[in-house]
This record gives sequence, C-alpha cells and structure tokens, in this order.
Amino acid sequence: MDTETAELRLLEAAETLFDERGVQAVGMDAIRTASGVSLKRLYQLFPSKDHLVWAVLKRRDGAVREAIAAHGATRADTPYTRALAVFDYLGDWFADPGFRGCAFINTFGEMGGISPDVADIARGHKQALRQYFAEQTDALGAPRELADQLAILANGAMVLAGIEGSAEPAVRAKDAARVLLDAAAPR
Amino acid sequence: MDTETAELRLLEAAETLFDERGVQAVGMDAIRTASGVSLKRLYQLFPSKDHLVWAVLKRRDGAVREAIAAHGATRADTPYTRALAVFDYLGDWFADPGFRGCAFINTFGEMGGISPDVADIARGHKQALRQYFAEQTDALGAPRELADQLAILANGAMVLAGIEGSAEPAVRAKDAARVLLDAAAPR
DNA sequence: GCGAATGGAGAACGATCGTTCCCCCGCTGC
DNA sequence: GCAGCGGGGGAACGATCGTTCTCCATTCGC
Repeated sequence: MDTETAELRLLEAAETLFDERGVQAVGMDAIRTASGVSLKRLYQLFPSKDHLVWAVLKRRDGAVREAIAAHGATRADTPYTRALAVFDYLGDWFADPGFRGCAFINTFGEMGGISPDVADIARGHKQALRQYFAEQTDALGAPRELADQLAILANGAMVLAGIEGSAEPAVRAKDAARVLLDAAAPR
Repeated sequence: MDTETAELRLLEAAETLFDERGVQAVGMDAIRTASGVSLKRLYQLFPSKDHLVWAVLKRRDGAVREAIAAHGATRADTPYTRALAVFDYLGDWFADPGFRGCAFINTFGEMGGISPDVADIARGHKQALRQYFAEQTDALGAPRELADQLAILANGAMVLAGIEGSAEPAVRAKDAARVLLDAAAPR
C-alpha cells in the first residue's frame, strides 16, 4: 500500500469512527484495525492523534464546502434557489444511515473547550456556511442579517436531525427559509 | 457537611467542569477537588461516573424547563410574546461568561453514540422545548410545523452562539421567529 | 469515657490509552 | 545470492482514569 492510499484509508476510517463514537472514545488501535494501516505508518503520517483529528476535520471542511457549492451550482440557478438548495443538501445528508449530527458541532462540543485548534476549525467551518448564504442574500439585495438567520436554521436542523434521528428538520427549515427569503427579498 | 449539600456541591461542580471541558476530559478527582466532597462520599451518592453525568443532565433539564416557563410567565402574557420570550432567555444565557453551548447538544455530540442514556435525555430535553413552542403555536391556531421551526431557530442559535462566542444569534433568531410567527398567525 | 460507626485524605489497583520499541519478514539493488 | 532496509505485528511503557481500599481522626450513643 503506498503512502497516498494509506493516508486516505486512515482519514476515512478515523472519520467514520469519530462520527460514530466521538473522538475521545476511539483509540488509535481501533483506527489501525479499521484502516488496515499499521501503527508505525500511522504515526509517520500523523505524528499524534491531535494531528489526525485536525486532518480529518480539515478534509471534511473542504468536502462540505465543495458539496454545498456543487449542490447549488448544479441544481439551482438563482441566488434564491441556491440558498434553498442548501436545505436539500441537508435533507440528503440527514437521510444517511448512521447520521449522528454535524462533525464540527459534535467535536466542538466534545473538545472545543480544551482544544483551540478544534474550536478554530469549527468556527471557520460555520463561518464558511454563513458566507455562502451571504453571497446569495447579497445578490438578492437582502440585508446581511438574513444570511445569519439562514445559517441558524441550517445549524438548528443539523442538531435536531442528529438528536432525533430524523431527516424532517431539513424540510421544516427549508420552509422557514423560504418564508424568511420572501419576507426580506420578495421575488 | 450533610448529604444534601454534598450532593448539591457535587452536581454544581460537575456541571461547571463538564460545561468547560466536556465530560470525558474531566476526571472524578477534579470533581472531588472542585466540590470539596471526598471520593468516598461521591461514590456513596453516585455509584459511578455515568450516574453522576445522568444526574447532572437531569437536574439541568428540569432547571431549563422551569426557567423557560418562568421567563414566559413573568415577562410575556400572550402566546405570541411567550414564544418570542424564549429567545430573550437565550440571549441572557449566551451572555454568561464561559458560555460554551447547550449541555445537551454538547454531551450528545460527545457521548450520544456510545451512551443511550445520554441520547435519551438529550432527545427528551429537545422535545420539551419543542413542546413549549407547540403550546404557544397551538394557542395561536398556527400549524404544528411552526413550533418545529421555532425549535430549529432556538437550537441553531445555541450552536452558533457557542461556537462563535457571541450572543448575537439570539437576536437574529428572535427576528426570524417574529417573521415566521407573523406569517403563520398574523396578530 | 468508651466502643462503634462515619467520613476524610489519599494510596492502590486494574484497565485503557497514546506512543514507542523490538523483532522479523520480504523486497531491492547489485 | 546476499546485504541492507523499510514496513508490519504486536509487545512494552508511561500516563491517566474510574473505582476501591486502607488508615486514621472524629463523633455519637450510652
């Protein structure tokens, strides 16, 4: 196995395990077993568990940003529909078996108080989502506060979908987002 | 120190530490030091750390439900204003120094995947908030979906306030809630 | 005043975890 | 074919954690 695939398998295995059980409840040995990569190589690629956690979150951060942009670009062609398309993306995501909430929200809750790195990544990730909404609301000539409100809806939906184990919050949030969009920037 | 105050000090110390650092990062010895209650008494009152975690969450659950009801009862006198008063409560809470998000959201993220008890308490707590909103929206003759949307706003505000370290999401969410309330049940 | 019970301080124990080390296999260059 | 070496399996190490135990002082009923 070459370095590239070893790193990929480690990141994928760690991400899955962290999502299922949280970060601290997952031992390095479990990651080694799930990935099939030896401890020696693991520590060559990621010199500590903190480095691995950081890399997992960073990779997920980029993937989510891309997925949201792609979702908006391919399925929606106006700022209005692009803003709403985020909630369709959430609905698909929530329907994943084993979905247990947003990794950034969960990891911040677990480690945000003791790990500034984790807190920074979570903050950056959430600001990127807000920024995406802001691009759409700016294009609509709506006030910036609307973007904040859409971000609040999206994050609230993630939390409740995770805790209740249901995809329904995505459609509820989308309906609410439509009402807010119409009120702030009527088509 | 009698049993009652020992239990109270333990619950308060544990709650503070869990809020600051998460559950798994806090050792029983830290709780003993912070509370001034010996380990022997601690294990007499709570036979395991899981029992203590459960008791802390249960106590907080009751306190929050009471606080929301009290906030609505004393500062608002219609279903419309009682629904909005929740967001004022959130604003006060977010402004607490050291606020780091909702204990139920954080603990669910940390342990919801490995502890059914924690998952159950978080679910119950969030359903209680939704229920409170539902009582107000029912009285307004608004559809049940509105209560879900208000709950999504409240939880999204908690998450973003915790991650960003700002109380602003409370006022953004309140503005959004007003728009949704007006759209669904005009006064 | 005395024996028994209670509770405090903290050592001790067993388990687990992150990390490192050791030993050996299999490949590579010549 | 062989010396050298990178990598795998897994034991080992040191730290930490949840939990229990030991020792001792204090208190309370009589």
